[in-house]
Amino acid sequence: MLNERSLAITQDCESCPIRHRAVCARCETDELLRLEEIKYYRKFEAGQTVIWSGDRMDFVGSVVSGIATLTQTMEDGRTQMVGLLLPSDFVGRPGRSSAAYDVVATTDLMMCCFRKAPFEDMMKRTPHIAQRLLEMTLDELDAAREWMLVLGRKTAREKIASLLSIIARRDSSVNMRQVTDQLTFDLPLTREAMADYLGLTLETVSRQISALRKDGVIVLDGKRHVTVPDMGRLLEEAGDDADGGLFD
Amino acid sequence: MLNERSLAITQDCESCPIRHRAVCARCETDELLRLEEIKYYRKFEAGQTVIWSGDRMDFVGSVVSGIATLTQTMEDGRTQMVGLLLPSDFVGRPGRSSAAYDVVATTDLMMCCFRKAPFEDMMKRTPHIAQRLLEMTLDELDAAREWMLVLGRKTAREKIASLLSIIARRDSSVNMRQVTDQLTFDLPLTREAMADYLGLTLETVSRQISALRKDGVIVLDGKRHVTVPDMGRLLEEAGDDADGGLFD
DNA sequence: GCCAGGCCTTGACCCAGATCAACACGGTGC
DNA sequence: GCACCGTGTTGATCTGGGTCAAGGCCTGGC
Repeated sequence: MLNERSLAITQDCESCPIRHRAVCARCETDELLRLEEIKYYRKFEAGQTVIWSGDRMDFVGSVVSGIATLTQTMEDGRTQMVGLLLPSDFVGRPGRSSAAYDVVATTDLMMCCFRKAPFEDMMKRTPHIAQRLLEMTLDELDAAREWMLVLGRKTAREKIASLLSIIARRDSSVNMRQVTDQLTFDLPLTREAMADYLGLTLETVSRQISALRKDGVIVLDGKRHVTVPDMGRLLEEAGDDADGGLFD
Repeated sequence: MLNERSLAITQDCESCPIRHRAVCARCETDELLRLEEIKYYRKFEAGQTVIWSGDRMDFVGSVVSGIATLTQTMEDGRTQMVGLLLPSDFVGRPGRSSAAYDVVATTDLMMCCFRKAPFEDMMKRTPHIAQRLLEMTLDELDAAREWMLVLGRKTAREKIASLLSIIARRDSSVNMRQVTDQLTFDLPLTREAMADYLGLTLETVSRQISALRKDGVIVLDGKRHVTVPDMGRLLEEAGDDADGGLFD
């Protein structure tokens, strides 16, 4: 059993891959230096639980690389994913001592962590951090509300198309492609995890993916590798208007 | 057609009913005085639309009294409520120029508004406002995520029980009752609005309310007046654990 | 008083998606 | 090589909630 906590690599913030999107995005050089003093890295393997709902949470942090999920579980085992954490996303809530959701690493995961007390202290003295956190939280709130429409009103096929378009969109924003381009990506989630996100069963997920493939909306290479020949078509299937909120 | 915008009543912030819960909650007296200079009241009648999704939004503000809803609509008319705005809740997003959702007054509504530019300006200079807004946004994010579980995984009966317990809880927090007490409240929403909130049809809402009444979980007096004889029972029906998140 | 229009309830029927079940396809360990 | 296990697919059947339809109960207008 290896100690997951301490890692010698103390990376330079300036060259960090999430430097301009994470909670530190607006920090000046001197502010970054002070963050560097209190930060540490934690590494999790695919499948590992980062934190259980209800546990004491003595740190907050940013996803540097990899993907994690935020899920809620009822006593009888029904689970609902309530967030997908991608690089630069923030984990934890300043001012709260216990975790509200289970956080699970879906792929190998690297996190940049701060102990809660020093971070809260730093937040008070550094408006740039609080400003950025507000902005990120407002974005997450929008994403959660968009997802409420998906969960409450969309059909299974539309739900799958919505999920695929979100994953594709993230990919396209990273790679600066045009909407019209054909694009290709790997699904970072199992069928079961997709079902938990979409409020479906894994069988329905599988069937609807097969259906979208038969109808030519997507092309599958293996189970996880997806090509979207026509993004507009996928967005139509998702029930979104043509631009799918890409330009806001 | 009366001019809804201007009202002579410039109320004193110190005696405002939402003084200690709204976005101004942490402000000191001098900060309040500066807010008073830029605020104005707007009144809306039940059923009136406060703002349409996509419209230019040149103000932000707080609900002072009454109830409003935040809804999203698909092109084919399917709608999903994504938020319920109660007194002290904040409307609008600093840094965004157009509304993301339809905001509709469910009851007569009084709002305390600020033009966006002066408010944003004030926010930069007043950390107390930004801090409070962050806190409120984090709370809303939690509420949205709790609602994702309701929408994605709960049965129709559980959804109704969840909605009733949320409304009851708000009431009890206002009136400082015990959980075990019997409590009574009026439903502020039509069956249709409840359906839009819960991702159901209005017929299903009606049937499930009738079922809960037959089973003695609630007592109805007219269509809207509800008594909950045993709050614990209602929370069980909602699929929550016994405390229903009342103590966090 | 009577009618019209909201709002709500209830019944009959149907279908999308859940459930149950069998099997297929790599890896990985022995 | 083979057994095993996690992951995914597909079929058969069931059912919760949607859809369509009829009617009840207020409230407000004339």
